[in-house]
Amino acid sequence: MSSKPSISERALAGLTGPGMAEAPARFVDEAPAYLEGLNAEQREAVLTTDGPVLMLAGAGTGKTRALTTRLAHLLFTGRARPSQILAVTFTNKAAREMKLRVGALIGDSVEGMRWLGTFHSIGALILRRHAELVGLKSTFTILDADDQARLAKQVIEVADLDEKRWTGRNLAMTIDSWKNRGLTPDKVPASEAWNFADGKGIELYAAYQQRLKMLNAADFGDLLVHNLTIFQQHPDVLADYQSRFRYMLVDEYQDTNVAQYLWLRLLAQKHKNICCVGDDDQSIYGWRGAEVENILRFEKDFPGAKVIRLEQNYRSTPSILAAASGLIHANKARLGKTLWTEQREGENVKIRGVWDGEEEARLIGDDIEAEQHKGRPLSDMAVLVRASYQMRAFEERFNTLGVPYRVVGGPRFYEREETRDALAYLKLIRSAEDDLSFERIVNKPRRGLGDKALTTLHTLARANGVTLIAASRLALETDDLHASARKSLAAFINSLDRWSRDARDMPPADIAELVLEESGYIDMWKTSKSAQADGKIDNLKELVQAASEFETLEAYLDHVALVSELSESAEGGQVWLMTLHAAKGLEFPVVFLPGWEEGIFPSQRSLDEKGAAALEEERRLAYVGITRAEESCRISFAANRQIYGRWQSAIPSRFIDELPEEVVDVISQPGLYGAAATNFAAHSSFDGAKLKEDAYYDNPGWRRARAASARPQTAAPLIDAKAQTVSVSAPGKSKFAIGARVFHQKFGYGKVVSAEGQKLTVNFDHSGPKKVIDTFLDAS
DNA sequence: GCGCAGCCCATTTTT
DNA sequence: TGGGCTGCGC
Repeated sequence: MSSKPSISERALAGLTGPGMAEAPARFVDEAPAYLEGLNAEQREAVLTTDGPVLMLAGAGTGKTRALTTRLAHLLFTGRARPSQILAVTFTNKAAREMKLRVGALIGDSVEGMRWLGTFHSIGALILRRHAELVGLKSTFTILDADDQARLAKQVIEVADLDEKRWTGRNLAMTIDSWKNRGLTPDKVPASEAWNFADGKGIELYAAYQQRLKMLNAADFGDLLVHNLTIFQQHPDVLADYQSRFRYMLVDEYQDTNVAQYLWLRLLAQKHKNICCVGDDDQSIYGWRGAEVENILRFEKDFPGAKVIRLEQNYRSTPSILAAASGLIHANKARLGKTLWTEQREGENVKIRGVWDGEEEARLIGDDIEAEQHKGRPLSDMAVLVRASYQMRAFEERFNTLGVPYRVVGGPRFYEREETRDALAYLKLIRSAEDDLSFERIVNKPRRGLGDKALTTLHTLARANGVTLIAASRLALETDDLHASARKSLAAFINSLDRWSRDARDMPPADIAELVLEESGYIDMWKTSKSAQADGKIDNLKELVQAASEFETLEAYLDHVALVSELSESAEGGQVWLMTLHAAKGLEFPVVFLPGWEEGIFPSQRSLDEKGAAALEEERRLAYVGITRAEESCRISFAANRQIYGRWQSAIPSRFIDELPEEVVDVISQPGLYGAAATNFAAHSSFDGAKLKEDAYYDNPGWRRARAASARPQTAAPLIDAKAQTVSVSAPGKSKFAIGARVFHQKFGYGKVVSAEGQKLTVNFDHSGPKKVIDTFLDAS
């Protein structure tokens, strides 16, 4: 990240100078240095500053570069001051990277970009300034998913519902989905009350919001929904922000939900300089409320919008791009892009069918070792799975091989039990209103204050309309509690008071350490026989360490509320293992994509729940997977697999069949397909059930696999055919008319019989009708 | 109030 | 198959 001094100097000069509304002349006459190395579309994306812009950035097309340069350009040319730009991302990581890279261009003045951050962090910032408008105090706490579920559970308890049938987590999810759509309880359509608890859904939602208000708390969804309420009810506040944000930039626009969309629309109304960056083909969070629709109808929402497509890919080989493009072409709901690359060489995408999941893990392990022996660093390779339960097989294999690996995702640092406990102590010290935190740690470590004592306190609190801490003080004056419990509670409350006092003039790390020691919390784990205890103690130390980077306890806790990751220790020398979702935005030279079987990927459960739309989303997920690969992409499927301890057989994923044959090598295992039926019967745990051979073979994936094993593996690489890459998508028109004679590198001469966009069916003289993509053909 | 045995269930999860 | 929760027995 080296910044070019000359540019930084210019930036600072420009930024500090008065009257910076006009662009300095030198930028008009000659292209500024920061545009160097950008391709034509990236440049356009940078220079089209005014009016709505949709930057459709395909995978690996240098999106971040275009986007950060655009920000720098706005600042350099004096179009906006750092504080007049709103730049939103979804993840803290993306925000951090953007800030870093803009900083490299413009220097220290990036610190003035106060409105660069995640939707939630900016929402929180705005909400703190106007909290009283929605009945909160500016010191409100932010609840995470776990708190949310616990609060929802309490609401269900109070409503006296069957808690087995209606869980807190379910209610929290229902409420979340309403919030994702920007709906406050009064706006939820009455018919949707039935989404939960036999018509009580909306009531419960309202009760939940009421509880939040009492706790002076907001959940993640509220950070945006409260913003919307404020904007709608207080036009003066909205107008203020509308004027302030002269330019807006939104990353990963395809992942926005309705609430975020409304928020953006409201804020963009005045200047209308909104630039949304995204890729409809990489929208994979529909199940969390993301609406691909938002990006698909951008041009309607913002009339006069300019759409700029970044299509030159700098990441992958032609075959990988062709495979990904061919696959995604099967989707209907998309804007359509044509990715291409200047790269010419590259191996085909490899597809391997194996007997079972164990073998799959073994072969991938072997491949990884082979690559390693060729000198490839382990961290250049990644195994990407659909769901985390698929990871275990690989972890086991890597462990036996002694291959170091690293799992991304999983329980996040700030969501772990011990971290949350420790934070609950700190939150309670900061704010005595935090009943959820009180409940969490009042008996951790054990203080003899269990369910019974807690119920007593709850009753007292409710009767007097006070917090649990206040109720505790009352209880100490009465004999509602057993003498032993009372004694213990008194000591606990005493400690809390003392820590609160100490907290006033101690740095956060010292308070954290003190509290963890004095409360006996650390000791609880030190004396624990649990196998995880050591890890937990380490985590607690890390937490104290993390706190030392903050000046105040408030600053630290606010940071923690919105950030789930501790800054990652970048260790090389490990294979990556993660879900496809977690891999979005990353890239690796070698990518393994196991488990491409019907039912697993696409996931049967998704399909059952949401049907065709889900299938498209699964396909986008597959697209994301393939496009992570720079040099080598290896897909595999297993005929049999143990899932939840039960053997199941599966047919290859339909996605395999959607990959263009030209760029794919199928590595079949001798005997697997030919003898499949008999083998299957012999090994099957199905009690001798005879397989219907026809049904077994009659699916495209197996047909292809079998065809491939029959065909000699000459593997004549189709470098010329795929050289200029590649595929094609949505309603484009083919350059070949129906009936035209064409030539294909692999299949020879033929005649076009039908066309669907750029996907043609060609009747080849020698091999009969096949579906091929326009770009693989030459006129004959 | 605590601990353990048996039971149930099982995606993806930016904040 | 294994992790998390509940309910029972102490």
